[in-house]
Amino acid sequence: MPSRRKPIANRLLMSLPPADQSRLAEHMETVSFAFGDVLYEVGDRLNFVYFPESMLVSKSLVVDDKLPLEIAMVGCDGLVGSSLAMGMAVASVRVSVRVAGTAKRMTIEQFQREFKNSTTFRKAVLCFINSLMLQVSQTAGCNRFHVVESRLARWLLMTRDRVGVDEFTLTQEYLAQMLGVRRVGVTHAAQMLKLRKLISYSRGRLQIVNGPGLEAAACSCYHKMKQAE
Amino acid sequence: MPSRRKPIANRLLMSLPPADQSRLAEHMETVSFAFGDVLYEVGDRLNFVYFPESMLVSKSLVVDDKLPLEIAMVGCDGLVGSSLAMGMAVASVRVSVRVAGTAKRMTIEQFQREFKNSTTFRKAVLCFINSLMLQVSQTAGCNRFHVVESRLARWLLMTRDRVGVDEFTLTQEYLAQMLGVRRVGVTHAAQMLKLRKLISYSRGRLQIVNGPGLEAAACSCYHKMKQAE
DNA sequence: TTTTGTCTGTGCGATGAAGAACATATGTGA
DNA sequence: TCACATATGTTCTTCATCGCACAGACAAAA
Repeated sequence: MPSRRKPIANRLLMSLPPADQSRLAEHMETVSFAFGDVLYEVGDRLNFVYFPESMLVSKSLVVDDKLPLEIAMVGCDGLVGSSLAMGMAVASVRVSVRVAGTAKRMTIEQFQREFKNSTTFRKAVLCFINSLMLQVSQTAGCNRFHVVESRLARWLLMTRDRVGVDEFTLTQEYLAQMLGVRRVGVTHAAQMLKLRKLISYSRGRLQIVNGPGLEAAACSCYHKMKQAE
Repeated sequence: MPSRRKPIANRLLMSLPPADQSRLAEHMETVSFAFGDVLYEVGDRLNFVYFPESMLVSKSLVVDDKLPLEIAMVGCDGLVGSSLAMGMAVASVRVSVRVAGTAKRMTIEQFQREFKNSTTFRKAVLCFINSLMLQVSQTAGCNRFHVVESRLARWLLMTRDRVGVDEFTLTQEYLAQMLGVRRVGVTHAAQMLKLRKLISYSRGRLQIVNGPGLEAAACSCYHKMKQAE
């Protein structure tokens, strides 16, 4: 078992005024997901909007016959299904669970009603969409310019920041998909970080040993994305 | 002089009901920009929202000390300053003019008022933000997986589709920045396309000679982005 | 304990692009 | 018409990553 963590609430929901929160609560239910679960496949019709709590999901893009490439991660700071706010009821990217946990969910009808009627809710959602846009943009630049090792460091840190623990379940195979590189590429990058005593890992469990050191090893994108939140 | 083209209106504005259009028209003025003009630098406070007509702009990201990398292009199908709709009054990417032309502009106060009060306007803006998100995402994947030659082909086609002409002013140096590669990389890719009689160019003028052929040479991203519009 | 499947590590050669320095065109203005 | 700035083309070395094949290492199941 990983180190215990305190219950995590969805920060977007928590930022709303009490009136909104209680009204929304009536229409939401808590669901939990396991690692690897797919919330939406490309082309799926959206039926729920999810507000991750302890769960962390990955939005990824399928290009040609290649394995998917992560373009954004969404945790307790956001929501899944924001394209509904923009009038798009079909998923255009793949959304899969990266760290098991819970989320609150709401039907799309309720979401659209709230988005239309509640100014505060609308603002919160739009604000999230903005930060999502920044994350996707920055990831695009990062994938273009930075080497695997720095990107791996960034990715681990971003994950840590969202789930609040230093240790997670993930294989190099999986990491390779996230970063859009070969597994061997991850092996090398991870070895370097391990040599520098920044992380440790074995058989599907990875731990951040030296957070500040890892931050130094990460590319500038990590800091940019952090302050953009 | 490039081949004449018919006057282009902003499609986002044109899609609005007449009532909206005439009300908005009162508060807008036409401005024109030259190639290379910068509408917004990163960190600039937004003061106007622009609706490109014949103008085409490029949104680009500055990573580290590298030259900027284009993450999206916006022409008569969209607007510049959409982050205002999401409560963000500061530019987070660079917006520069890629093809000279005209645009309509509106003050941010007016934009916010309209966005708040007009459902149709709001929907149109949100719909554009959604397609912008898709464009940025797809560009991210494209930059990761595809070779320079295909990306160059895609880029030329996307430009053509937005400005409605087959010939534009641009140097290889400039193209290199857009694609985030060296100028020499563009030289090679362009030579290949020229050899295949798909394009022709000399000293800052480039022409698409064989559109369908170029479409075949472009990566799948071109088609994906086209249908996502 | 043995087997099996999964995860991680190693060693090639090939390749696309980076980085840098230099060479050749071509249009513009003096 | 000549000089200069700008645009394009060439060449060479270095490097990160790819693609592929295979080897070791460990955990859980048989």
